[in-house]
Amino acid sequence: MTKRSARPHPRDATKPRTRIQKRNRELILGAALEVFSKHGYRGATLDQISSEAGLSKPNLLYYYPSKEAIHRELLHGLLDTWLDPLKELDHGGEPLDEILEYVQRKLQLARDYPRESRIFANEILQGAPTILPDLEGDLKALVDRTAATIRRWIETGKLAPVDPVHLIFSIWALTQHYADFDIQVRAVNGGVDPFPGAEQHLNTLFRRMLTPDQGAS
Amino acid sequence: MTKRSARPHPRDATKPRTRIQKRNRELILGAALEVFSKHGYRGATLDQISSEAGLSKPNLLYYYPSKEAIHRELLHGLLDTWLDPLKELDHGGEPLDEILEYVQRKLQLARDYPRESRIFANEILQGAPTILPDLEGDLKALVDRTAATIRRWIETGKLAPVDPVHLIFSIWALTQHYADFDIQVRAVNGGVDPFPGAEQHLNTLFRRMLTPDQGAS
DNA sequence: TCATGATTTGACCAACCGGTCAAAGTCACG
DNA sequence: CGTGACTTTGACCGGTTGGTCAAATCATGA
Repeated sequence: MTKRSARPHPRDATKPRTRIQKRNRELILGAALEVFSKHGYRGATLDQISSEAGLSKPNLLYYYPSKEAIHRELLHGLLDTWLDPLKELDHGGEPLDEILEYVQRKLQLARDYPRESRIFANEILQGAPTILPDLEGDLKALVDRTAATIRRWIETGKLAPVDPVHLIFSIWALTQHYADFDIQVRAVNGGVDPFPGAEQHLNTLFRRMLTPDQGAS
Repeated sequence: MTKRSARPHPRDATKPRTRIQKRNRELILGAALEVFSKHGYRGATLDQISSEAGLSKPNLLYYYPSKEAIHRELLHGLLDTWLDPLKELDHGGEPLDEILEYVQRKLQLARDYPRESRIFANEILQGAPTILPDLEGDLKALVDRTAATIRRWIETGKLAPVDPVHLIFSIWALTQHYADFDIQVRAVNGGVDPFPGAEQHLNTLFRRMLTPDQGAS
């Protein structure tokens, strides 16, 4: 009848209690970001992550119950960061400017956080085994909301008619391409940093696509 | 001094000698395509591939010396298929039509061969460990050639001015997105097949982007 | 039919990998 | 300074995986 007591992991999987827990969890997630982004989920090993974090392997498993748990928490944190630029879109702003600014925000995210982008890409490529529910839930809701706004913008004639959902896909595809396929892009680009060119290219691309015809009544 | 003889693999890694070799190599590559595309290189196992191919594991390794060798040969075969649409571009044709047709060919490839696309995406994501030389060689050469033609088209005023290389990146990004991120696309799209919409969307997108201004002198 | 090379496989192995455990060390606070 | 909870780790384990090997089977043509 003594307490089953002292499960190997800190009291709860939820919020960190002590200073040490906070520090080490951050250390682990940082290391996991590096290793998962470089080798993918399957290619990454707990030894690599623990070594990168400066902790022992059993110590990792003291803070997280399994490799999968680390991956899951990392991914959920990422999703928020990744959706932020779309949430910041001002539904009452000037249509063309709002979209062009969104494109630039997303491109900067791809440039500044390529590891996050690659982990996300890897997850989707594998069929989104851990975040499919979030895609079908939060993400779809956010896209539906944004699409409705874009549709309204088109109706008022401030934007050329395009399929709003495919427009959003296009923005994602074009911006993430520079992060996820970085090696290919640089190989073809002769090793030159593609981002300055991309910034200007995407700006003119979307401006031409979305500027309504002048001749309309 | 007897011959070192009877290395476990068929005479050469080059061309198949017998009917059986041809059949089994194709069987293996087909199975590898299925398994690698579903689980990635690291996540795929020889057992899965051999089972999918209907052969025993040692039999696999009779035809290919290692897992990596299978992957390498598969990847090289894919690259050709993948570059074909760009090679078919008629440098003497009508600029806008040629590019729009190229977009459609690439999109159909993404729809009809998503497994090939995903294997390719996975390879690039991991830093192109096996085909980087091909990217820097054949692919870059092909892109440079195409970019030169596009530049000429722009100079003759048949195409709006855009950066040719980034234009090619855009085509790749937009078309492959529908294959590689299929799950995400469908999740957001409410499970609806996105390809019909994509076909029309990309057509209007590139037409608007590339049609030269009418008012030009 | 028989010999020879091509093909196939069951048994096996060493390395790796995710995860466990008991014991030892450390921290904070009364 | 003691004590109970928190943290850390060396040693270990069972399952998986890429790959090997010797022996068996098959195909072919002289």
